[in-house]
Amino acid sequence: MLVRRIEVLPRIDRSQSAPLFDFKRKSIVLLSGISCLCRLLEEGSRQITSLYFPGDFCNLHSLNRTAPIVNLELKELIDCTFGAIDLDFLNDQLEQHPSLSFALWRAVMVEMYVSRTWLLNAMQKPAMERVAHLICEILARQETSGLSNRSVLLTQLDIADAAGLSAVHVNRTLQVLRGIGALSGLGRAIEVGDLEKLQRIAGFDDKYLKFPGIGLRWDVKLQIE
Amino acid sequence: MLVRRIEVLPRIDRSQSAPLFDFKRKSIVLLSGISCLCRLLEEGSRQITSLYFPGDFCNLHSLNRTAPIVNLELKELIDCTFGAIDLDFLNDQLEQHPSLSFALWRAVMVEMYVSRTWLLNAMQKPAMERVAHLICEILARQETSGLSNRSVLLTQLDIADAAGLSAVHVNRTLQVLRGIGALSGLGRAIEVGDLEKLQRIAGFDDKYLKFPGIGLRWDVKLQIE
DNA sequence: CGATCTCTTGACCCTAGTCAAAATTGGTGG
DNA sequence: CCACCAATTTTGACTAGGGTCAAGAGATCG
Repeated sequence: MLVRRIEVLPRIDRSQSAPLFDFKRKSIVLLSGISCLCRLLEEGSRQITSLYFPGDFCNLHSLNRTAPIVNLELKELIDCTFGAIDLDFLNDQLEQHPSLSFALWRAVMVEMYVSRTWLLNAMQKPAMERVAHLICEILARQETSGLSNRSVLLTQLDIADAAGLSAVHVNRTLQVLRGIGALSGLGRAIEVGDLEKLQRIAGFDDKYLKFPGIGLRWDVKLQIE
Repeated sequence: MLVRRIEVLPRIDRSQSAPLFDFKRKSIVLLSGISCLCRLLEEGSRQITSLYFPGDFCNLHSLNRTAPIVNLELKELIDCTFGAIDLDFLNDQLEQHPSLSFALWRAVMVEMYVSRTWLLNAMQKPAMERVAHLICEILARQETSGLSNRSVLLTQLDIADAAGLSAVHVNRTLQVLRGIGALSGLGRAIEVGDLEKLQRIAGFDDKYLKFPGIGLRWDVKLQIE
């Protein structure tokens, strides 16, 4: 599926903390970089609720007027370029191309699925498994987006905010994972040591994010011409 | 919106722990009772990821073949009657009635929204707020479904499984909430003492689950003729 | 070559889990 | 109406995972 008529949005000044976009009339697609949806908490801390990699829709939660008003902000984690698709145009395309509608539904289902997995991990899994699982997910999604599949590009603080843990505890957890060889790399480099071991610790389902369907790759991605 | 052609499913034997339904060809609607989507964990414990009240769709996460395969089970919490809508019929209706499609999208958006709220609560809020918030949500949803808006119909164990807490800790938390008057009732009765106080403790947004839209009531509900 | 992020370490505390036992409640059948 | 059984709720004692605070050590960049 090819989507034309993407208007590339100008680079945003990262320093300003204002919401990046008004979602009402545009569907936002991440073209490069890594972004997230997060809630800002008191004292400058934040909770990340979704991660977005190149090709992902960033505002599926507010794609039409049926959506509840969500108090979340789209933020950049590493330098992003966004594209905007006019909603009227998108609706036209959806009517003309059933496969696009199919893909959009699938994207929504995948986002629900990932969100539910995070919920289960948050409620039931100890920090070690949670961090390992999140790293497995990040690596898998980086790979399907054409980014590194060996090295996590986010900081420990980003991981902490996404996993709902303190940065200090994520750090200690990473040290253990490095100690047993599941991860390698020193300092800010978070690299895979032994992927199978990491996945085993995480209870990471190989099929997680690899759904049967149109193809082997993650079909919810937009293929941008 | 009225939906006809609902096939009421026979009562299921609660004792058997097998999955209630095969979702492939039917959309399942809860007609009466309270059900949930949960993952069964080792040793018979479970984590509830969604609650369903009369009028709710119970398998939005697997409504079409675009959906990933989810390892979750639909369970009864209090005696349920389910209705099944044939998917082919539903698709027909969706094409003929745009407002139905609208409502279905909305239902999906609301489920995502609620799920995200649970995620935020699980990751960031202490037990007291989490329990209070869950009770507020249950009461609001019971009310829109025509059930009691003063008394929680679920057990403390159900609440624990939904909040991701141990039953013991939920019990102690409820005692505190009773002690300060936010809740009342003894033994298994969980009744509202002071709703405003409860909502304040929970950080419960009044507009949570009350979206602007077609009407004041929760529009994602099926109105069954 | 500072200034600023990010990572690392240590000490201490507190929330919530676990285990185990007892008290209540509700329902059932005789 | 009562006795019994199962499911729920309640209590107490103990434990541990993970948070917080604060200081120091590396990185990175202009």
